Amino acid sequence: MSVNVVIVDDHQLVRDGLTSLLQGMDADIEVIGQGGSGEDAVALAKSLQPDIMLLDVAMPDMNGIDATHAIRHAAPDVRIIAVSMHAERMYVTGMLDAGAMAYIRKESAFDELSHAFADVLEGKVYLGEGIADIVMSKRRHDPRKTLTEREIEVLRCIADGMKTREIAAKLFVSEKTIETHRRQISRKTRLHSVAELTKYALRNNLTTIN
Amino acid sequence: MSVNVVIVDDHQLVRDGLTSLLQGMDADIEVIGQGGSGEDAVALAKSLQPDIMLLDVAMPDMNGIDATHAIRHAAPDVRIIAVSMHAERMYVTGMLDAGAMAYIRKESAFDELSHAFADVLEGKVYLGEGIADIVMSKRRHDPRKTLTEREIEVLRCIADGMKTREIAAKLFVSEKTIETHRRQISRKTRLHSVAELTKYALRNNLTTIN
DNA sequence: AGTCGAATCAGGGTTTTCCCTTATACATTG
DNA sequence: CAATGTATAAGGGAAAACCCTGATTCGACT
Repeated sequence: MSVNVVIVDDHQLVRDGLTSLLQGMDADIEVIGQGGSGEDAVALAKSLQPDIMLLDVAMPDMNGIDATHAIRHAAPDVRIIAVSMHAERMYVTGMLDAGAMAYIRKESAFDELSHAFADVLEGKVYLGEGIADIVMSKRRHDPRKTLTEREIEVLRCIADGMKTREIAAKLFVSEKTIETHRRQISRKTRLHSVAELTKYALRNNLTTIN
Repeated sequence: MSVNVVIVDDHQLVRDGLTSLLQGMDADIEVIGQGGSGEDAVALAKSLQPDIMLLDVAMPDMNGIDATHAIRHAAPDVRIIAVSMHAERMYVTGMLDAGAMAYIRKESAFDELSHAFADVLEGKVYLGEGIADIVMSKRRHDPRKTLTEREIEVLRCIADGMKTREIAAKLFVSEKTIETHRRQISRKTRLHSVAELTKYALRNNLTTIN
């Protein structure tokens, strides 16, 4: 009983590297297809019905989350292992919610990949190094511990829809200072849009929904 | 029994205009003070203890909401009538939550002002033309009725933290088109920041908190 | 005394958003 | 058929946000 695998990633080299790795990992593993886009992923899942699909999260045309949704719909038996550059919470939770069975980073060691395969073939979910933390860190990631008082104050303002200039006026400091705080907040939370920061603030009761 | 009034607005002309209006409205009304900033408002409320304070919502130093909070704390008997340029829901609900007794727009007809005075002196809340609608429109303002399908789709993306370029790629249209949708959404909802749009989307289940 | 985090601010450059107008194709509806 | 609303798109300019580097002050901890 061999394990059929399809690899989808927009970089040729990454695909070839993964193929080589997998082929050498276990004689039972056979890479039966490759693709370079989200559309490829959906088409290959449907036509080849692989046991496992290695799917890059960030692709130019369709993002991994949408692709996963589409695959789950078109070929429900295909098990998806998400492979990504970044370990951003939005991507991780998005992929898992969409139905991915595992999530590992490209920087991760080789044995994470084999662990992922082993677990996923058994029907288990596998989360790579540092990924489990991120999934768990919805509420546990307390802003009151990671952010300073001032940063929380600024975050509140951001989540209330204020622009930098208004926040600066309200806190009696320069716009440059607020910009610095903004950057610091984004760096610490790994959240790089006002929308995500707003949700973060809401989850942690730093602002109200109104 | 005369009615003592303090007017706070950052524009001299507006203050004078309102003073003149009030003085001519009723012989019992006496404007006993004026101020041009949020700090003035708090100080005047405390020192003069007027019956009514006409308070501009948007001022350079302290916004009307914070000023109202401070006044409610420092001089609880002062009744506040909010006067504003914009009828934005955030401001309206913010001011009323903070303890303002009335809310009217600067564009409103003169008789709204006298209505506001009459009601507030009786201890009632007065909401000017179009304001009551806004207060009521938290959930009732159904995006599925005011926004088109496409606009809702774009709003979802905005609330998920995507930038214009990413949305354009995802929906296979030009960035200019997304910009137009964005503007249309902001115009219809009167929400002019990503943070507020995100909260709006959350209230209406267009996106999740994650 | 020295290091560190927090908060403040500046300069300078790129990217993105915001705002206004205009325009076309298409469907719906009065 | 004309008017309206929707989705699409473009051009151009102003405003805001984003990103990086570097710097100073201050207090706290070692």
